[in-house]
Amino acid sequence: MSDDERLPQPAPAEIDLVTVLHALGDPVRMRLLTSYADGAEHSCDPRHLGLEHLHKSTVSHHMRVLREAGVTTTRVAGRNRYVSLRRADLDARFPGLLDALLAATVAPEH
Amino acid sequence: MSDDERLPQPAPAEIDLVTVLHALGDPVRMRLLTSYADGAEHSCDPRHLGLEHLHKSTVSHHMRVLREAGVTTTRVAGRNRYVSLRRADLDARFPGLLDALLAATVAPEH
DNA sequence: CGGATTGGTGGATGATTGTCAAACCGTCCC
DNA sequence: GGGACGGTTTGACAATCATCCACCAATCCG
Repeated sequence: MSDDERLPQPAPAEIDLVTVLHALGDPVRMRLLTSYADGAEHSCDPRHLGLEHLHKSTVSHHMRVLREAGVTTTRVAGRNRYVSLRRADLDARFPGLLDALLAATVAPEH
Repeated sequence: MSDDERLPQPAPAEIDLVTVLHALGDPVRMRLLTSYADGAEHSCDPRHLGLEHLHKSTVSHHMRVLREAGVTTTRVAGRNRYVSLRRADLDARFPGLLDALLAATVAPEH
């Protein structure tokens, strides 16, 4: 599985904070982030992500934004793509940021 | 000075994470955030903020976005407006987020 | 092979956004 | 009163963006 290809993504040092924030400043992509928070790999099927109301090409677009911002990585295996969080890279570059973000999303008090 | 008026801003419980991230997903507004990180009040003059290249109405627009997202508060005193971070409100609602963001902006290694 | 599955590409469209310029508004002060 | 000062509002414009749709590409399987 380590010889699978990965879709283009920025090197760890190239991950830009403003770009990451811009990527996460969207409800759909924030939703994806919380789905990826378990650290597991996820397919791209909108139905597996609570995004049934969105066209698959729209979801594809959002996943590209996340990947190009350096938030996620995509492994290609056959006709499937497995998306997962770049937690180590993000934690190294922006210590505490991911934890704070994920903690904030599960405090929906209002 | 405590009887000065404040420009409209969301209540602490109404501050939305995605809205905050969207507000900070812009280089100019992120620059403003770092300027406000000292906790002090700042005037709106672009020349005091390293934004000499921007029109004052543009800066005014960015400050409005930050305020309406709940990131900053603006006190009106005579013909001056004093902008400052809503650090307590943000820390209460999104613990660790502001610290992580500000720490990340001062690690420009590459 | 041929069909089904998984997902991406490209175009179109309407909405949002960043910027500037000009006009405006309240306040301070001469 | 009448400038000058600090900032906001409005309008315009180009760029970006989120979304859908139709089509395409690669892979797997019978």
